[in-house]
Amino acid sequence: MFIGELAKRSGVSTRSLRYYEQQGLLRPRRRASGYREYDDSDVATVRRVRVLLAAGLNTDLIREVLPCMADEGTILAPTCDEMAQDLRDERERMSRSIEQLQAAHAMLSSIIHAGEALTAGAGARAGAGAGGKA
Amino acid sequence: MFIGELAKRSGVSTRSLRYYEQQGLLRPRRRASGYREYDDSDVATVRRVRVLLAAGLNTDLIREVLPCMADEGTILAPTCDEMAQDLRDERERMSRSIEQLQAAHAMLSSIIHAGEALTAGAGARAGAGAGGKA
DNA sequence: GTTGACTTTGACATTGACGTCAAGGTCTAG
DNA sequence: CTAGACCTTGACGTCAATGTCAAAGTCAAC
Repeated sequence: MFIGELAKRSGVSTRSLRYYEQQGLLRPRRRASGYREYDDSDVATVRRVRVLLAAGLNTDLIREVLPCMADEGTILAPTCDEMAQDLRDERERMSRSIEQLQAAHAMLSSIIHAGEALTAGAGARAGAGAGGKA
Repeated sequence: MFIGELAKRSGVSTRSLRYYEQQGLLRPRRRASGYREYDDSDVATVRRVRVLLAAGLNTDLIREVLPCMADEGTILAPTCDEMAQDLRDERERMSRSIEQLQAAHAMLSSIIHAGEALTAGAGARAGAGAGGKA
């Protein structure tokens, strides 16, 4: 498939797909015309890239770990020890990020809940659902 | 205290503290000389800002929610309905972020574990701890 | 009052993952 | 073979929080 179809299938802009290639995350074949040609497995690859990017990994590290996730469920070992350490570091960073997010989530929940309590008292239109007077 | 001390106490650069003020997150008094003067509660405020920034909120929204977190544990209701909706949206976004992070965390764990299994078999020097042959 | 650390404003630089525009070549249905 | 949708590279713009540098004023200790 061409880049436009991959964009639709993966939900990622063509600009991003070209950027991923530039960063070495994708290696599409090329037609004589220069057109990029992708195959079905690239859809999954792009999805993995998105997950890792969303998790805060940079493209350098993603480029290294992608080969370890060849197929669905197939996991390979890191290709070198240095990378293994990077992965552990990154995983640790993620754990902290999750904690931070949960802390922030709790903050917002407190405020939102305070607001809902007010709204429930005044307008009685808020779908408070679960959660009494925490 | 002056900006340098707040920077030390909060672990945030003076550059950032000035930026936070510019964004309306801090409102230090000013001496006749122009020097910013902060008080102890600002240390906690800066910490809250860091948590929310780390969670992906932008300074615009943080500026709005900060007044809802006056003291330690004191939570006030949102100051307007529109903001309440923004908070819910943001909280939802956070939930998704947490899920993404957990997914990525699982990915890395799989790879790391595959590597540790190899290392344990070859060199038997990895402190594998818990986890046999999942 | 002098020194040296600290502060002020202002402005430009950086980072990373993109958006966007331009000028041109390619594909394919009809 | 032509229209029009799609693709190419290249370059510059963006956003958000910070780094960094410069020139100048301030504080506090001695």
